[in-house]
Amino acid sequence: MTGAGGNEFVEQPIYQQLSRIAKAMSNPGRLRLLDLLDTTAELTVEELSAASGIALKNTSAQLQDLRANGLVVARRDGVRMFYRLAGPAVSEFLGRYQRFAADSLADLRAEIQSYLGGAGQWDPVGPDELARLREQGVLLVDVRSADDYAHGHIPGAVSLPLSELTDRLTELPADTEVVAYCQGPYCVASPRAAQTLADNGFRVRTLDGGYAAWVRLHGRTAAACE
Amino acid sequence: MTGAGGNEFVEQPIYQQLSRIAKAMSNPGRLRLLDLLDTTAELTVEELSAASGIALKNTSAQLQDLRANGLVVARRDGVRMFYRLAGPAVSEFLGRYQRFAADSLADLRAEIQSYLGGAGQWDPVGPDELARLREQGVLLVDVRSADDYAHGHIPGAVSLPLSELTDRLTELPADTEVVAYCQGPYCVASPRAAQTLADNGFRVRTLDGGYAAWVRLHGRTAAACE
DNA sequence: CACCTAATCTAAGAGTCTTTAGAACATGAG
DNA sequence: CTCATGTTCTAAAGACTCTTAGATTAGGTG
Repeated sequence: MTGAGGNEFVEQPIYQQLSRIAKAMSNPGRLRLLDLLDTTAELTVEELSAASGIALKNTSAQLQDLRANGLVVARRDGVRMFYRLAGPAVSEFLGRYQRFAADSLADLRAEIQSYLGGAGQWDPVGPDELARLREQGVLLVDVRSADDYAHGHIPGAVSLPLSELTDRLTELPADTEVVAYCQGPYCVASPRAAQTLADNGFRVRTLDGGYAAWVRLHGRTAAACE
Repeated sequence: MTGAGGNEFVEQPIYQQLSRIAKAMSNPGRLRLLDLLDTTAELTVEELSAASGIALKNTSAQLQDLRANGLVVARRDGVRMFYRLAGPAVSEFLGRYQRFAADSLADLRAEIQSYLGGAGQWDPVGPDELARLREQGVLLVDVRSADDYAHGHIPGAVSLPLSELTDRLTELPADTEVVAYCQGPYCVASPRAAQTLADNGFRVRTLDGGYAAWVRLHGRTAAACE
Protein backbone atom coordinates (compact mmCIF):
# COMPACT_ATOMS: atom_id res chain seq x y z
CA MET A 1 0.00 0.00 0.00
CA THR A 2 2.94 2.35 -0.09
CA GLY A 3 2.00 3.25 -3.61
CA ALA A 4 4.30 3.32 -6.55
CA GLY A 5 5.35 6.57 -8.06
CA GLY A 6 6.94 8.58 -5.32
CA ASN A 7 4.11 10.72 -4.09
CA GLU A 8 5.85 11.69 -0.93
CA PHE A 9 8.31 14.00 -2.67
CA VAL A 10 5.99 15.85 -4.98
CA GLU A 11 3.55 18.49 -3.85
CA GLN A 12 0.36 19.90 -5.21
CA PRO A 13 0.87 23.58 -6.00
CA ILE A 14 3.17 22.69 -8.88
CA TYR A 15 0.47 20.67 -10.57
CA GLN A 16 -1.96 23.46 -9.94
CA GLN A 17 0.30 25.87 -11.77
CA LEU A 18 0.95 23.30 -14.44
CA SER A 19 -2.75 22.93 -15.14
CA ARG A 20 -3.16 26.63 -15.87
CA ILE A 21 -1.98 26.43 -19.47
CA ALA A 22 -4.31 23.53 -20.22
CA LYS A 23 -7.15 25.40 -18.50
CA ALA A 24 -6.47 28.40 -20.69
CA MET A 25 -6.68 26.17 -23.75
CA SER A 26 -9.64 24.15 -22.53
CA ASN A 27 -12.29 26.38 -24.03
CA PRO A 28 -13.27 26.25 -27.70
CA GLY A 29 -13.56 30.03 -27.94
CA ARG A 30 -10.11 30.68 -26.54
CA LEU A 31 -8.66 28.03 -28.80
CA ARG A 32 -10.29 29.76 -31.75
CA LEU A 33 -8.83 33.10 -30.70
CA LEU A 34 -5.37 31.59 -30.40
CA ASP A 35 -5.75 30.05 -33.83
CA LEU A 36 -6.74 33.40 -35.32
CA LEU A 37 -3.80 35.13 -33.70
CA ASP A 38 -1.54 32.36 -34.90
CA THR A 39 -2.24 33.15 -38.53
CA THR A 40 -2.77 36.87 -38.37
CA ALA A 41 -0.01 38.45 -36.36
CA GLU A 42 -1.83 41.18 -34.50
CA LEU A 43 -5.55 41.85 -34.17
CA THR A 44 -7.77 44.18 -32.18
CA VAL A 45 -10.40 42.93 -29.79
CA GLU A 46 -13.07 43.97 -32.22
CA GLU A 47 -11.50 42.13 -35.14
CA LEU A 48 -11.08 39.04 -33.02
CA SER A 49 -14.66 39.21 -31.88
CA ALA A 50 -15.93 39.57 -35.44
CA ALA A 51 -13.71 36.82 -36.81
CA SER A 52 -14.49 34.35 -34.05
CA GLY A 53 -18.16 35.12 -33.67
CA ILE A 54 -17.68 35.57 -29.91
CA ALA A 55 -19.47 38.55 -28.33
CA LEU A 56 -17.17 41.51 -27.80
CA LYS A 57 -17.25 41.59 -24.01
CA ASN A 58 -16.69 37.90 -23.82
CA THR A 59 -13.84 38.13 -26.31
CA SER A 60 -12.22 40.73 -24.09
CA ALA A 61 -12.67 38.53 -21.04
CA GLN A 62 -11.21 35.49 -22.75
CA LEU A 63 -8.24 37.51 -23.95
CA GLN A 64 -7.60 38.61 -20.36
CA ASP A 65 -7.52 34.98 -19.39
CA LEU A 66 -5.08 34.09 -22.16
CA ARG A 67 -2.97 37.06 -21.21
CA ALA A 68 -2.90 36.14 -17.54
CA ASN A 69 -1.57 32.75 -18.54
CA GLY A 70 1.16 34.11 -20.74
CA LEU A 71 -0.18 32.88 -24.06
CA VAL A 72 -0.87 36.26 -25.63
CA VAL A 73 0.44 39.78 -25.14
CA ALA A 74 -1.33 43.08 -25.68
CA ARG A 75 -0.25 46.47 -26.96
CA ARG A 76 -2.29 49.64 -26.88
CA ASP A 77 -2.22 51.95 -29.88
CA GLY A 78 -4.38 54.99 -29.34
CA VAL A 79 -7.83 53.83 -28.52
CA ARG A 80 -7.30 50.27 -29.76
CA MET A 81 -5.83 47.24 -28.12
CA PHE A 82 -3.81 44.87 -30.28
CA TYR A 83 -3.31 41.28 -29.21
CA ARG A 84 -0.82 38.77 -30.52
CA LEU A 85 0.67 35.45 -29.47
CA ALA A 86 3.27 35.82 -26.75
CA GLY A 87 6.01 34.37 -28.92
CA PRO A 88 6.99 31.78 -31.49
CA ALA A 89 7.02 29.07 -28.83
CA VAL A 90 3.28 29.54 -28.41
CA SER A 91 2.66 29.11 -32.12
CA GLU A 92 4.84 26.05 -32.21
CA PHE A 93 3.10 24.51 -29.23
CA LEU A 94 -0.29 25.26 -30.70
CA GLY A 95 0.65 23.37 -33.84
CA ARG A 96 1.85 20.41 -31.83
CA TYR A 97 -1.27 20.48 -29.73
CA GLN A 98 -3.49 20.34 -32.78
CA ARG A 99 -1.58 17.46 -34.28
CA PHE A 100 -1.54 15.57 -31.03
CA ALA A 101 -5.26 16.13 -30.49
CA ALA A 102 -6.03 14.88 -33.99
CA ASP A 103 -3.98 11.76 -33.29
CA SER A 104 -5.66 11.12 -29.95
CA LEU A 105 -9.28 11.85 -30.74
CA ALA A 106 -11.07 9.84 -33.36
CA ASP A 107 -14.05 12.17 -32.91
CA LEU A 108 -11.94 15.17 -33.86
CA ARG A 109 -10.69 13.44 -37.00
CA ALA A 110 -14.27 12.51 -37.86
CA GLU A 111 -15.42 16.07 -37.29
CA ILE A 112 -12.69 17.50 -39.51
CA GLN A 113 -13.38 14.88 -42.12
CA SER A 114 -17.11 15.55 -42.20
CA TYR A 115 -16.58 19.29 -42.10
CA LEU A 116 -14.11 19.29 -44.93
CA GLY A 117 -16.72 17.37 -46.88
CA GLY A 118 -15.45 13.83 -46.73
CA ALA A 119 -14.52 14.10 -50.38
CA GLY A 120 -10.93 13.67 -51.51
CA GLN A 121 -8.23 15.47 -49.65
CA TRP A 122 -6.81 16.77 -52.90
CA ASP A 123 -3.39 15.32 -52.31
CA PRO A 124 -2.10 17.79 -49.74
CA VAL A 125 1.25 19.50 -50.24
CA GLY A 126 3.40 19.81 -47.12
CA PRO A 127 4.48 23.40 -46.36
CA ASP A 128 8.08 22.23 -46.75
CA GLU A 129 7.51 20.94 -50.28
CA LEU A 130 6.01 24.19 -51.45
CA ALA A 131 9.25 25.93 -52.42
CA ARG A 132 10.28 23.04 -54.66
CA LEU A 133 6.91 22.97 -56.41
CA ARG A 134 6.98 26.70 -56.97
CA GLU A 135 10.28 26.40 -58.78
CA GLN A 136 8.51 24.01 -61.10
CA GLY A 137 6.12 26.77 -62.05
CA VAL A 138 3.15 25.75 -59.94
CA LEU A 139 0.64 28.54 -59.39
CA LEU A 140 -0.08 29.33 -55.75
CA VAL A 141 -3.59 30.61 -55.06
CA ASP A 142 -4.76 32.25 -51.83
CA VAL A 143 -8.48 31.60 -51.60
CA ARG A 144 -9.10 33.55 -48.39
CA SER A 145 -10.76 36.94 -48.39
CA ALA A 146 -8.96 39.93 -49.92
CA ASP A 147 -8.82 41.28 -46.36
CA ASP A 148 -6.91 38.28 -45.07
CA TYR A 149 -4.59 38.41 -48.05
CA ALA A 150 -3.81 42.04 -47.29
CA HIS A 151 -3.06 41.11 -43.69
CA GLY A 152 -0.36 38.71 -44.84
CA HIS A 153 0.11 35.94 -47.37
CA ILE A 154 2.65 33.53 -48.79
CA PRO A 155 5.05 35.43 -51.07
CA GLY A 156 4.19 34.95 -54.72
CA ALA A 157 0.64 33.82 -54.01
CA VAL A 158 -2.20 35.20 -56.11
CA SER A 159 -5.30 36.41 -54.25
CA LEU A 160 -8.45 34.76 -55.55
CA PRO A 161 -11.14 34.59 -52.86
CA LEU A 162 -13.36 31.54 -53.02
CA SER A 163 -16.40 33.77 -53.46
CA GLU A 164 -15.00 35.17 -56.70
CA LEU A 165 -13.42 32.01 -57.98
CA THR A 166 -16.06 30.91 -60.49
CA ASP A 167 -16.24 34.40 -62.00
CA ARG A 168 -12.51 34.75 -62.37
CA LEU A 169 -11.55 31.27 -63.58
CA THR A 170 -10.53 32.68 -66.95
CA GLU A 171 -7.79 34.74 -65.28
CA LEU A 172 -5.87 31.57 -64.54
CA PRO A 173 -3.52 30.25 -67.19
CA ALA A 174 -5.06 27.06 -68.50
CA ASP A 175 -3.29 23.76 -67.99
CA THR A 176 -1.25 24.99 -65.03
CA GLU A 177 -0.87 22.99 -61.87
CA VAL A 178 -2.44 24.91 -58.98
CA VAL A 179 -1.89 24.77 -55.21
CA ALA A 180 -4.77 26.36 -53.27
CA TYR A 181 -4.49 27.37 -49.64
CA CYS A 182 -6.63 29.01 -46.98
CA GLN A 183 -6.37 29.72 -43.30
CA GLY A 184 -5.49 26.63 -41.36
CA PRO A 185 -6.15 22.95 -41.03
CA TYR A 186 -9.85 23.42 -40.32
CA CYS A 187 -10.62 25.80 -43.14
CA VAL A 188 -12.94 24.50 -45.80
CA ALA A 189 -12.21 27.14 -48.41
CA SER A 190 -9.26 25.46 -50.08
CA PRO A 191 -10.90 22.02 -50.51
CA ARG A 192 -13.94 23.76 -51.98
CA ALA A 193 -11.81 25.82 -54.30
CA ALA A 194 -9.93 22.66 -55.27
CA GLN A 195 -13.24 21.03 -56.16
CA THR A 196 -14.23 23.94 -58.41
CA LEU A 197 -10.82 24.06 -60.04
CA ALA A 198 -10.76 20.32 -60.63
CA ASP A 199 -14.24 20.53 -62.16
CA ASN A 200 -12.83 23.02 -64.61
CA GLY A 201 -9.98 20.88 -65.70
CA PHE A 202 -7.12 22.17 -63.56
CA ARG A 203 -4.67 19.88 -61.85
CA VAL A 204 -4.98 21.01 -58.26
CA ARG A 205 -3.62 20.28 -54.82
CA THR A 206 -4.14 21.93 -51.42
CA LEU A 207 -1.60 23.16 -48.90
CA ASP A 208 -1.62 20.95 -45.82
CA GLY A 209 -2.39 22.99 -42.71
CA GLY A 210 -2.93 26.11 -44.81
CA TYR A 211 -1.37 29.47 -44.18
CA ALA A 212 -1.01 28.64 -40.46
CA ALA A 213 1.33 25.75 -41.18
CA TRP A 214 3.35 27.81 -43.63
CA VAL A 215 3.81 30.67 -41.18
CA ARG A 216 4.85 28.23 -38.48
CA LEU A 217 7.59 26.94 -40.75
CA HIS A 218 8.82 30.15 -42.34
CA GLY A 219 7.96 32.84 -39.83
CA ARG A 220 5.73 35.76 -40.51
CA THR A 221 8.34 38.29 -41.58
CA ALA A 222 8.57 36.92 -45.09
CA ALA A 223 4.81 37.09 -45.38
CA ALA A 224 4.38 40.74 -44.49
CA CYS A 225 2.45 42.50 -47.20
CA GLU A 226 4.97 42.71 -50.00
CA MET B 1 -16.03 45.21 -39.97
CA THR B 2 -15.68 42.08 -42.03
CA GLY B 3 -13.12 40.84 -39.56
CA ALA B 4 -9.77 39.43 -40.43
CA GLY B 5 -9.06 35.80 -39.99
CA GLY B 6 -11.51 33.91 -42.13
CA ASN B 7 -14.28 33.05 -39.72
CA GLU B 8 -16.76 32.29 -42.41
CA PHE B 9 -15.07 29.02 -43.37
CA VAL B 10 -14.42 27.56 -39.97
CA GLU B 11 -17.07 26.08 -37.75
CA GLN B 12 -17.43 25.47 -34.07
CA PRO B 13 -17.68 21.72 -33.47
CA ILE B 14 -14.08 21.27 -34.50
CA TYR B 15 -12.87 23.63 -31.80
CA GLN B 16 -15.13 21.91 -29.34
CA GLN B 17 -13.47 18.60 -30.10
CA LEU B 18 -10.08 20.25 -30.10
CA SER B 19 -10.62 21.59 -26.61
CA ARG B 20 -11.23 18.12 -25.20
CA ILE B 21 -7.58 17.24 -24.77
CA ALA B 22 -6.84 20.49 -22.99
CA LYS B 23 -9.91 19.97 -20.80
CA ALA B 24 -8.65 16.53 -19.89
CA MET B 25 -5.32 18.05 -18.89
CA SER B 26 -6.80 21.09 -17.17
CA ASN B 27 -7.05 19.53 -13.75
CA PRO B 28 -4.11 19.18 -11.37
CA GLY B 29 -5.17 15.72 -10.27
CA ARG B 30 -5.41 14.36 -13.79
CA LEU B 31 -2.04 15.86 -14.66
CA ARG B 32 -0.58 14.18 -11.62
CA LEU B 33 -2.04 10.84 -12.70
CA LEU B 34 -0.65 11.26 -16.20
CA ASP B 35 2.72 12.09 -14.74
CA LEU B 36 2.68 8.98 -12.58
CA LEU B 37 1.72 6.80 -15.51
CA ASP B 38 4.41 8.44 -17.57
CA THR B 39 7.15 7.17 -15.28
CA THR B 40 5.67 3.92 -14.12
CA ALA B 41 4.33 2.00 -17.08
CA GLU B 42 1.21 0.41 -15.68
CA LEU B 43 -0.56 0.98 -12.40
CA THR B 44 -3.81 -0.07 -10.79
CA VAL B 45 -6.45 2.39 -9.69
CA GLU B 46 -5.53 1.72 -6.11
CA GLU B 47 -1.83 2.36 -6.67
CA LEU B 48 -2.59 5.55 -8.56
CA SER B 49 -4.88 6.71 -5.80
CA ALA B 50 -2.27 6.03 -3.14
CA ALA B 51 0.56 7.63 -5.09
CA SER B 52 -1.39 10.73 -6.03
CA GLY B 53 -3.23 11.22 -2.77
CA ILE B 54 -6.53 11.42 -4.66
CA ALA B 55 -9.47 9.53 -3.14
CA LEU B 56 -10.08 6.20 -4.79
CA LYS B 57 -13.49 6.93 -6.25
CA ASN B 58 -12.30 10.22 -7.58
CA THR B 59 -9.20 8.62 -9.05
CA SER B 60 -11.43 6.17 -10.86
CA ALA B 61 -13.61 8.97 -12.18
CA GLN B 62 -10.62 10.99 -13.38
CA LEU B 63 -9.19 7.96 -15.12
CA GLN B 64 -12.49 7.48 -16.95
CA ASP B 65 -12.18 11.03 -18.16
CA LEU B 66 -8.62 10.53 -19.36
CA ARG B 67 -9.67 7.32 -21.03
CA ALA B 68 -12.62 8.91 -22.79
CA ASN B 69 -10.23 11.43 -24.25
CA GLY B 70 -7.75 8.88 -25.48
CA LEU B 71 -4.89 9.76 -23.16
CA VAL B 72 -4.79 6.50 -21.22
CA VAL B 73 -5.86 2.94 -21.88
CA ALA B 74 -7.01 0.31 -19.42
CA ARG B 75 -6.56 -3.41 -19.19
CA ARG B 76 -8.32 -5.73 -16.82
CA ASP B 77 -6.37 -8.51 -15.16
CA GLY B 78 -8.58 -10.56 -12.88
CA VAL B 79 -10.13 -8.23 -10.39
CA ARG B 80 -7.72 -5.37 -11.03
CA MET B 81 -7.73 -2.66 -13.63
CA PHE B 82 -4.36 -1.55 -14.97
CA TYR B 83 -4.01 1.85 -16.56
CA ARG B 84 -1.23 3.15 -18.72
CA LEU B 85 -0.61 5.98 -21.16
CA ALA B 86 -2.25 5.41 -24.52
CA GLY B 87 1.08 5.45 -26.34
CA PRO B 88 4.49 7.04 -26.68
CA ALA B 89 2.98 10.09 -28.36
CA VAL B 90 1.19 10.90 -25.12
CA SER B 91 4.39 10.72 -23.13
CA GLU B 92 6.18 12.89 -25.65
CA PHE B 93 3.42 15.46 -25.65
CA LEU B 94 3.31 15.49 -21.87
CA GLY B 95 7.00 16.33 -21.79
CA ARG B 96 6.56 19.12 -24.28
CA TYR B 97 3.59 20.44 -22.39
CA GLN B 98 5.56 20.64 -19.17
CA ARG B 99 8.45 22.42 -20.82
CA PHE B 100 6.15 24.84 -22.59
CA ALA B 101 4.22 25.55 -19.40
CA ALA B 102 7.44 26.24 -17.52
CA ASP B 103 8.49 28.66 -20.26
CA SER B 104 5.15 30.46 -20.28
CA LEU B 105 4.39 30.72 -16.59
CA ALA B 106 6.70 32.63 -14.32
CA ASP B 107 4.56 31.46 -11.41
CA LEU B 108 5.22 27.84 -12.28
CA ARG B 109 8.96 28.43 -12.43
CA ALA B 110 8.77 30.21 -9.10
CA GLU B 111 6.79 27.37 -7.58
CA ILE B 112 9.25 24.76 -8.81
CA GLN B 113 12.14 26.88 -7.62
CA SER B 114 10.70 27.38 -4.15
CA TYR B 115 9.64 23.76 -3.92
CA LEU B 116 13.01 22.43 -4.92
CA GLY B 117 14.44 24.63 -2.22
CA GLY B 118 15.86 27.52 -4.15
CA ALA B 119 19.31 26.26 -3.36
CA GLY B 120 21.71 25.28 -6.11
CA GLN B 121 20.44 23.13 -8.94
CA TRP B 122 23.39 20.81 -8.55
CA ASP B 123 24.53 21.21 -12.13
CA PRO B 124 21.93 19.03 -13.83
CA VAL B 125 22.99 16.29 -16.24
CA GLY B 126 20.86 15.97 -19.40
CA PRO B 127 19.44 12.48 -19.93
CA ASP B 128 21.40 12.34 -23.20
CA GLU B 129 24.74 12.98 -21.46
CA LEU B 130 24.22 10.21 -18.99
CA ALA B 131 25.63 7.37 -21.09
CA ARG B 132 28.87 9.26 -21.66
CA LEU B 133 29.29 10.03 -17.98
CA ARG B 134 28.64 6.43 -17.00
CA GLU B 135 31.48 5.29 -19.23
CA GLN B 136 33.68 7.60 -17.21
CA GLY B 137 32.80 5.58 -14.12
CA VAL B 138 30.25 7.90 -12.60
CA LEU B 139 28.01 6.22 -10.02
CA LEU B 140 24.30 6.48 -10.74
CA VAL B 141 22.08 6.53 -7.65
CA ASP B 142 18.32 6.03 -7.64
CA VAL B 143 17.02 7.86 -4.55
CA ARG B 144 13.35 6.92 -4.97
CA SER B 145 11.71 4.28 -2.79
CA ALA B 146 12.74 0.64 -3.14
CA ASP B 147 9.22 0.08 -4.47
CA ASP B 148 9.69 2.52 -7.32
CA TYR B 149 13.08 1.06 -8.10
CA ALA B 150 11.53 -2.39 -8.36
CA HIS B 151 8.90 -1.02 -10.73
CA GLY B 152 11.60 0.11 -13.14
CA HIS B 153 14.88 2.02 -13.05
CA ILE B 154 17.75 3.16 -15.21
CA PRO B 155 20.01 0.19 -15.98
CA GLY B 156 23.07 0.14 -13.80
CA ALA B 157 21.60 2.43 -11.18
CA VAL B 158 22.04 1.63 -7.51
CA SER B 159 18.95 1.87 -5.30
CA LEU B 160 19.53 4.11 -2.31
CA PRO B 161 16.29 5.66 -1.08
CA LEU B 162 16.63 9.15 0.32
CA SER B 163 15.26 7.95 3.66
CA GLU B 164 18.17 5.53 4.07
CA LEU B 165 20.85 7.70 2.55
CA THR B 166 22.51 9.01 5.70
CA ASP B 167 22.68 5.52 7.23
CA ARG B 168 24.16 3.96 4.13
CA LEU B 169 26.66 6.61 3.07
CA THR B 170 29.55 4.29 3.86
CA GLU B 171 28.36 1.88 1.16
CA LEU B 172 29.37 4.35 -1.51
CA PRO B 173 32.92 4.29 -2.76
CA ALA B 174 34.55 7.47 -1.48
CA ASP B 175 35.76 10.05 -3.93
CA THR B 176 33.47 8.90 -6.73
CA GLU B 177 31.43 11.30 -8.78
CA VAL B 178 27.73 10.62 -8.20
CA VAL B 179 24.64 11.37 -10.29
CA ALA B 180 21.44 11.21 -8.24
CA TYR B 181 17.99 10.94 -9.78
CA CYS B 182 14.40 10.65 -8.68
CA GLN B 183 11.01 10.66 -10.30
CA GLY B 184 10.55 13.65 -12.54
CA PRO B 185 11.20 17.35 -12.80
CA TYR B 186 9.10 18.19 -9.75
CA CYS B 187 10.61 15.67 -7.42
CA VAL B 188 12.58 17.05 -4.53
CA ALA B 189 14.32 13.84 -3.53
CA SER B 190 17.35 14.13 -5.78
CA PRO B 191 18.26 17.73 -4.85
CA ARG B 192 17.94 16.76 -1.20
CA ALA B 193 20.09 13.70 -1.71
CA ALA B 194 22.58 15.83 -3.60
CA GLN B 195 22.75 18.20 -0.63
CA THR B 196 23.46 15.35 1.77
CA LEU B 197 26.05 13.82 -0.53
CA ALA B 198 27.78 17.14 -1.10
CA ASP B 199 27.87 17.71 2.66
CA ASN B 200 29.73 14.42 2.93
CA GLY B 201 32.36 15.31 0.43
CA PHE B 202 31.05 13.66 -2.73
CA ARG B 203 31.11 15.37 -6.07
CA VAL B 204 27.47 15.19 -7.05
CA ARG B 205 25.11 16.16 -9.85
CA THR B 206 21.41 15.50 -10.48
CA LEU B 207 19.66 14.08 -13.53
CA ASP B 208 17.63 16.78 -15.25
CA GLY B 209 13.97 15.79 -15.44
CA GLY B 210 14.65 12.63 -13.44
CA TYR B 211 13.58 9.16 -14.42
CA ALA B 212 10.67 10.58 -16.45
CA ALA B 213 13.02 12.37 -18.82
CA TRP B 214 15.24 9.34 -19.14
CA VAL B 215 12.33 7.04 -20.00
CA ARG B 216 11.08 9.54 -22.54
CA LEU B 217 14.43 9.40 -24.29
CA HIS B 218 15.25 5.71 -24.05
CA GLY B 219 11.89 3.98 -23.79
CA ARG B 220 10.84 1.85 -20.92
CA THR B 221 11.87 -1.54 -22.24
CA ALA B 222 15.47 -1.08 -21.28
CA ALA B 223 14.39 -0.15 -17.79
CA ALA B 224 12.35 -3.26 -17.03
CA CYS B 225 13.54 -4.79 -13.81
CA GLU B 226 16.83 -6.35 -14.77
C1' DC C 1 -23.73 -20.72 -4.03
C1' DA C 2 -22.33 -17.01 -0.60
C1' DC C 3 -18.93 -13.88 0.03
C1' DC C 4 -14.97 -10.91 -0.88
C1' DT C 5 -12.41 -7.31 -3.35
C1' DA C 6 -11.44 -3.85 -7.02
C1' DA C 7 -13.53 -0.76 -9.61
C1' DT C 8 -17.43 1.68 -11.61
C1' DC C 9 -22.08 3.97 -11.85
C1' DT C 10 -25.41 7.29 -10.03
C1' DA C 11 -26.78 11.21 -7.90
C1' DA C 12 -26.36 15.39 -5.30
C1' DG C 13 -23.96 19.40 -2.89
C1' DA C 14 -20.25 22.58 -3.41
C1' DG C 15 -17.50 25.04 -6.28
C1' DT C 16 -15.73 27.07 -10.65
C1' DC C 17 -16.20 28.90 -15.35
C1' DT C 18 -18.83 31.30 -18.95
C1' DT C 19 -21.59 34.82 -20.59
C1' DT C 20 -23.74 39.11 -20.61
C1' DA C 21 -25.56 43.59 -18.94
C1' DG C 22 -24.33 47.97 -17.03
C1' DA C 23 -20.89 51.07 -15.15
C1' DA C 24 -16.29 52.78 -15.64
C1' DC C 25 -11.96 54.01 -17.77
C1' DA C 26 -8.64 55.74 -21.26
C1' DT C 27 -7.70 57.95 -25.41
C1' DG C 28 -8.33 61.14 -29.07
C1' DA C 29 -11.34 64.71 -31.57
C1' DG C 30 -13.93 68.90 -31.69
C1' DC D 1 -14.13 70.68 -21.40
C1' DT D 2 -17.36 67.52 -23.53
C1' DC D 3 -18.17 63.87 -26.33
C1' DA D 4 -17.54 59.47 -28.91
C1' DT D 5 -15.14 55.19 -29.26
C1' DG D 6 -12.82 50.97 -27.95
C1' DT D 7 -11.94 48.31 -24.19
C1' DT D 8 -12.11 46.69 -19.49
C1' DC D 9 -14.25 46.05 -14.76
C1' DT D 10 -18.01 44.38 -11.78
C1' DA D 11 -21.60 41.61 -10.67
C1' DA D 12 -24.99 38.08 -11.23
C1' DA D 13 -27.49 34.17 -13.49
C1' DG D 14 -26.81 29.83 -15.64
C1' DA D 15 -24.05 25.97 -17.07
C1' DC D 16 -20.59 23.00 -16.27
C1' DT D 17 -16.95 20.23 -13.06
C1' DC D 18 -15.35 18.16 -8.99
C1' DT D 19 -15.89 15.36 -5.18
C1' DT D 20 -17.81 12.03 -2.45
C1' DA D 21 -21.39 8.79 -0.47
C1' DG D 22 -24.10 4.77 -1.48
C1' DA D 23 -25.57 1.25 -4.61
C1' DT D 24 -23.90 -1.88 -8.28
C1' DT D 25 -21.10 -4.71 -11.33
C1' DA D 26 -17.28 -7.99 -12.56
C1' DG D 27 -14.23 -11.33 -11.24
C1' DG D 28 -12.26 -14.49 -7.97
C1' DT D 29 -12.37 -17.73 -3.68
C1' DG D 30 -14.05 -21.00 -0.09
